[in-house]
Amino acid sequence: MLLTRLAHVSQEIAATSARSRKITLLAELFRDAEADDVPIVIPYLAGRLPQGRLGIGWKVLSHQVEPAAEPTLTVREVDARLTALGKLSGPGSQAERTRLVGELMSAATEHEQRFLFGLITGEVRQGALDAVAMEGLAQATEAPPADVRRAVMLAGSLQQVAQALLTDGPQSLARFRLTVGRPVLPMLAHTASSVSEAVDKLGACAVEEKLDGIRVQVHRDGDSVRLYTRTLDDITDRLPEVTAAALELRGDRFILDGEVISFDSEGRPRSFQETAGRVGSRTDVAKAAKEIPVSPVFFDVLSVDGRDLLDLPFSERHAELARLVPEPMRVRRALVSGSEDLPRAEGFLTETLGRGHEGVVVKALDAPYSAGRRGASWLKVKPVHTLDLVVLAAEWGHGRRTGKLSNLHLGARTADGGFAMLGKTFKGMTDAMLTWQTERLQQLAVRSDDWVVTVRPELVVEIAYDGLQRSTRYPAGVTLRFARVVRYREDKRPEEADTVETLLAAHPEVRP
DNA sequence: TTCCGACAGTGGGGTCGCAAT
DNA sequence: ATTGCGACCCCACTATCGGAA
Repeated sequence: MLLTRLAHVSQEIAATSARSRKITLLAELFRDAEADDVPIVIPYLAGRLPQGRLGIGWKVLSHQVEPAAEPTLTVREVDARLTALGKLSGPGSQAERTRLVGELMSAATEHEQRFLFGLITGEVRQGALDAVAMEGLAQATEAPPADVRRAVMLAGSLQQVAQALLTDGPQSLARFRLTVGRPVLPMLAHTASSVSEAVDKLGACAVEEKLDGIRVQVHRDGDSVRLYTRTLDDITDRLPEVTAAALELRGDRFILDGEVISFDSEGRPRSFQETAGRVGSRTDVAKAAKEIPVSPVFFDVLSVDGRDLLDLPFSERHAELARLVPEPMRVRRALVSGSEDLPRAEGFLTETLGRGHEGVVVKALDAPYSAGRRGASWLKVKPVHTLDLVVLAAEWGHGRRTGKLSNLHLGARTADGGFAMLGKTFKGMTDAMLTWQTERLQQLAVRSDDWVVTVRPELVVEIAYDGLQRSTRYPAGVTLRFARVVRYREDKRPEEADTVETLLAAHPEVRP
């Protein structure tokens, strides 16, 4: 199949807002794909490369190349070139990569270049990714969408399921069963603003501590243990102590879901930055493990001794978990019968925060494990802080925010009467706010280029955030975690904004 | 008819590893 | 030795579509 066909379909998908129409367009294309094209066409139209990331980003792609006049590239040829390019390493590889990208781009028409650019940077912006492609695949093969979805979650990959479906038909879906050693997309949580809101929604529930570490899925089959992240990357080699812990459990075959986190000598959780740095270390694992040892803490079990537990209610899965995993390696929890039991839930949150953890996750006791979904039966609750900060500058947005000032630079007052930038945010604004701030900030502009508009520091904005973290980038030595706009405070003057001093005082555990 | 679940989009900061400088 | 880039951890929030209630 020619690449130009994909580029055109992608453009057509982007041009329609109706999801049903996007699905139909995808289905038509998938039906026409030859067997050998399937493993390429499906991920491409889901906005991803089959080989994952290539080590090519916006920088390399921004070198403009004269486009070809006629579309001649086939998807298989593109795939072969990208595969070769992704394998490069060592001295000179960056230059060679850039050269090969240029060669590929010069064989592509302007239209194809745009499609390839989006594909390689992971920003196709066609309003359809995995979930919509999955629906298109179901329509193309006349398989029940729910069955396709389940197979994809269990395979951890749309591509494998697509290949099976298009070659062997809907009955091939039965092949995709929960298997020890093959990672499953993990269940995710929604956010609730308070414990009472969460308990009201869920009724009988477990309130569990939320640890600020790295999600891990542990597979053990006899002596073999594999560890996977939330996106199913294999991190077994980086965490030998987690493997050792899994081998000590009194079970032979299982899949566990939990969090990896580092505790200090007093048993307090280390900061997310420290845990994440440790989990990210690959070059000298032994040294890293000695300096910052991590522990797994589990909260769910998906499989035991060949039994698939996904569809069991959480209460029964937890009973299995308790049989397999001793207490200190399990997340702390409180059982709550419902709204009348709220004080217990709130007390548990207070205790958990006191132990230095992030918050809690409230889980319905009767819910199955919804792999790959942000199920409404898990609700996380974290304390939210707010500050009144001053807008120092704003950056022009992209995509649907083109032409709008979007990303705000936020400053807190300093002792000398100036402002120290604490970070940026683009979150929390409605379209109306974007329109308003674009107008207002341009009135306050003192300097402006293609990227950023610097303004007089006069506009006060209320910012919600999850906490402070250390920063080498910003002048105060700290930055806000997950900052988002709550509202503009036109009733406040910049002299009334919060100071760096009060911010640091509010978070004594974080030192610049 | 209204409500709500699921998706996609829009990017944030930090850290590590690797290649280039 | 330092710098820049890309990958991958963590993530909040809004708009929109379309099925559920």
